[in-house]
Amino acid sequence: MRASDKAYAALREDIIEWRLLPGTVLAEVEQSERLGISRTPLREALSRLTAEGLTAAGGRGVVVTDISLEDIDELFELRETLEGKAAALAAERGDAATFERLRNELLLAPALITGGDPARHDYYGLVGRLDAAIDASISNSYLAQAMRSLRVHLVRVRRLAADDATRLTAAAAEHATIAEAIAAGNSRLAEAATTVHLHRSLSHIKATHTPR
Amino acid sequence: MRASDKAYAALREDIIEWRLLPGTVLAEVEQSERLGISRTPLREALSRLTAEGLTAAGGRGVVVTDISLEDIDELFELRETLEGKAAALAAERGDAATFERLRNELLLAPALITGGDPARHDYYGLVGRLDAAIDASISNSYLAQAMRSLRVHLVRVRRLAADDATRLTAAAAEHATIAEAIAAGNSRLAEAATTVHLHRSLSHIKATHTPR
DNA sequence: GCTCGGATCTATGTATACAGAACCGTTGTG
DNA sequence: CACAACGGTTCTGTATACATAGATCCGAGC
Repeated sequence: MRASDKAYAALREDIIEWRLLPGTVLAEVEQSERLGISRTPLREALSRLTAEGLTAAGGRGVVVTDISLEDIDELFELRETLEGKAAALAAERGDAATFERLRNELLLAPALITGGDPARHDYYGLVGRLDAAIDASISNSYLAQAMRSLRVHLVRVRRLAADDATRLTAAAAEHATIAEAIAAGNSRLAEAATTVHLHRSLSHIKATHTPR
Repeated sequence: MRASDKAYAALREDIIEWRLLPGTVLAEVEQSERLGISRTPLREALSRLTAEGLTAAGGRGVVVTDISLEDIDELFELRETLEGKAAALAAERGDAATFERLRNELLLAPALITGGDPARHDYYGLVGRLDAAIDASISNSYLAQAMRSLRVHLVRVRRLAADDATRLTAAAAEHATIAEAIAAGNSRLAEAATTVHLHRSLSHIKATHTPR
């Protein structure tokens, strides 16, 4: 693996996990020494992070960007637009059998959620597979790219909220509804189910949001 | 201006204007000598271009990405989603007087379009101001960012089509309709007018598309 | 004549040195 | 006592040298 990739992955992880808090100045020499590489690959990593919006180039050095409550609203507004469209397209173009299978798995998900941490990891993987199946079905690389760049920020937001078993169980049911609508080829229902799911997620995040 | 900014602007311009054709390999030493800078700032410029999707990092060096007919369809699919939402939000949140003024200017636009090249430049500026007014009204930086990254590719596509006076006159009327709907605060109409406009644009581009 | 292997060469990835600019602390003056 | 200007320090921006990996080409062997 290239040193710049390593630095990018490490910094991105640190930012997403809130180990590097917003406002932190990422000085080049300091970070390059911390990561054990030279400044050149580090600069490339910082460029990529800045392009993604995780950092911003201020006058002196790059700083970790903040996510305010208004940002979360904006983020979900865009997310609703993109994922709603994606779900509708998946309903039109996706493979029904694939989503039918995902739906059946999602209906069994509550067992995973209450089953402790390793099983819960399986649940996150299952949701990820639903996302991936939608991505693959839409066959629109630009839309897929836009959603990818959104998800980076969403992971960051998610870490602010508590994902308790109650909410996860409800979310699994919502996901199952989305999968069912896609499998049935009902694009309007798929979009509506996505809208509902995202509103519930947003409400939950705002309710359990822990100010830093 | 920094050397990397200069290189970025120059390469971006070359790609958008189709002076650097898809598939062209941008070798680092070659381009750095052509632009009169060293490899370090050039690499940063190439990173930015790759992040935007104008170039792609292949096994050896970065290559200028292609835009196929399918890409144009995908591009407009996403564009319809984003700009439709943006127009709707602008109708809800925008300042009516601003869009009323833009509408009145757009109604006078046919005179600019038939008035030769310098006047036509004014027309493009007017459309740009409508875009900027919508961007400012939505007050959603993530959505605005997504639209910005889309516009880069759209400029590239637009150069493939012939923008004759007939089409531009029709487009001006469509833009005026959008501005009117936003000024009236009618979000559904604004979204519908945007959808119509984009479909017309896409049809025109595909009809007059000149295969390279 | 074709294929496989090695050597060479070229382009990218990384490190480092140097220059220029910005920021902070200090000092001098109003 | 406050504010501004100046100098030092530190950081970024750029250039260049070096290492490394991949590709290409030539030659030998089958």
